Amino acid sequence: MPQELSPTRKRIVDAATKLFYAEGIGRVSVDAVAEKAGLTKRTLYYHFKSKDDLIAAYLDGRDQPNLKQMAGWFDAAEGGPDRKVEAIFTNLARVARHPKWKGCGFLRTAAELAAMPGHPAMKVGSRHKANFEKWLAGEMSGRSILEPQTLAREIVLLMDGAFSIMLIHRNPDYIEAAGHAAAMLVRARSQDSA
Amino acid sequence: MPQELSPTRKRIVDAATKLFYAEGIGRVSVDAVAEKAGLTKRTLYYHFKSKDDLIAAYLDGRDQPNLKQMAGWFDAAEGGPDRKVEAIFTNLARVARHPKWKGCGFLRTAAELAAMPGHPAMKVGSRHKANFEKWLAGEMSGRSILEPQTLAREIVLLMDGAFSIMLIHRNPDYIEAAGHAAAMLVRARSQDSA
DNA sequence: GCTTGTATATTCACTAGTCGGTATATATTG
DNA sequence: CAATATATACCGACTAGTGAATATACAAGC
Repeated sequence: MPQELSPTRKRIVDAATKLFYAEGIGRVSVDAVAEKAGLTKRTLYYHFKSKDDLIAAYLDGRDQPNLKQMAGWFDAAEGGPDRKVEAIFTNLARVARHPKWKGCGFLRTAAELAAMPGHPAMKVGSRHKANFEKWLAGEMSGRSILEPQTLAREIVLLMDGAFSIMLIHRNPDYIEAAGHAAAMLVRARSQDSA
Repeated sequence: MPQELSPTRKRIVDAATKLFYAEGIGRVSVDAVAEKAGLTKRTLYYHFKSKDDLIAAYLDGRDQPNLKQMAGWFDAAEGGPDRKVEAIFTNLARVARHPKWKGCGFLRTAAELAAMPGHPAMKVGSRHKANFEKWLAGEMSGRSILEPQTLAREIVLLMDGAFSIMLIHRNPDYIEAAGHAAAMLVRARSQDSA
């Protein structure tokens, strides 16, 4: 599904990514994206048939890097699966302290497009979140954990809750609290603990 | 903090509430709110000094009704605190099935205003979420539960995660899953269960 | 090695409409 | 008269998207 990226197309998506994430898709004009990419709006419309398509391309471009980031934190952490899961949250809390952090681009886009459930970007976002949940369930099921799918879904709920609440309170403690709760749920389903 | 509501002011806020929740604050023009309220834009600007203020008034008007809704579901449920907490989620899953349901207005507004942390509506939203967490902690601490504040925060995380994920997948199962996880966390901290 | 043809890629200038906000005038009411 | 509340009409800036011309690259024909 990820389109082939001509150099120009990549420049446009890169510019859109910076602006859409920083300001929100609704507050960024196509003109602004074109200017940031260093080309005219007409050229942008040669490569994308509409702003909606550009939004979808923006999210599509974040799918794999995002998953790799999470998997990297998970893999790098020492200890059992509870510690590895908690490490994801700890790292999220760290990056969330940066002033440029503005939450999860997928969730914020979904919030802006809530009235348009069939929007192409919504499908991309839904697939991304499903991919993450699936990856997490796979990691859990490889580590002697009961009900790995249920657990993965609960961890996803805590993580997306942390993203959302952090946006409203701007307090990383919520991400840490989510991490502790997630680790607790992992331990509750670890067969070794019985 | 809730402003006195003249009849005209109330009509404006009612119209804004319907439109902002249905479409998102960024996609609704002040003209549209005025038309829905049955008056001119100039009159609207007589009662509100800016659109930003109107957005804040919209959220402020949802604070108490929202809390009462949650408390009503909690109080009406039979059984222990785990069942009462889970009842909130069950009721949320029910209303979320309605096609007009578009998630949590506070979270969606926060997502749209992520680049403006000092926006007046952000403060209203933050206070609302804090009120809910505080109420929940109070209910928990009155029922022989360990670490009621921590538990309340975890439940809030699961609930806001459910709101967000539901918007992206449009699948109420996530809300039910969050409810089960919340009930499990309540039981894990119930002193009676020891 | 030229020239011509063709597809790709880009630009300028523009449309028709919307945005938040306001200047000014006028009712209504005590 | 004075305060409150409403309406008409408008502003400059910005919006997504497009028409028409043009530049660039590269291949085929001679």
